[in-house]
Amino acid sequence: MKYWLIKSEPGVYSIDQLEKDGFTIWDGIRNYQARNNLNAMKVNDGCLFYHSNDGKAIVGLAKVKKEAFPDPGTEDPAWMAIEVAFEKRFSKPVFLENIKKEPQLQEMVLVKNSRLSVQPVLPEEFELILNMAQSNQ
DNA sequence: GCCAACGTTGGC
DNA sequence: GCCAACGTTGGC
Repeated sequence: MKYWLIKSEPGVYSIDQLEKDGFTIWDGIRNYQARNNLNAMKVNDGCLFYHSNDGKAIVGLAKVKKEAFPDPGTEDPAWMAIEVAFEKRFSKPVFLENIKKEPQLQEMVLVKNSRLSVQPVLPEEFELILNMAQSNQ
């Protein structure tokens, strides 16, 4: 079981929308590093759901529902998509600002390479984020 | 709205 | 194969 972080601009697709939909296709990825991460995802892997630009916080959890398949949005076989299912929404988001203040999270890809839209997360990072979401009240 | 960081493209 | 130019992302 691996852990990931997936990014979305809330104006494009938010955690609220995912909660309503139950699950969604995660497509439109046009970056090889992100694509490679999509390919490595397995059913039931945990995904932190991050709101970029507007929000700048991890707002909830999703899990991988369907493993990589060709992105239906393009003819180019290089690009893949997955499906993710809604898991939970944090009552209080874990803000990027606070992640940057946490010494144990300095190595997160989110901190080091903010542009990568699908990124791996270490189990201990994942746990710590969950703890922060709970103690954040 | 600006700009730094990163990725991609294309001329040589 | 190098690198300048350009486009995009996303934090600030």
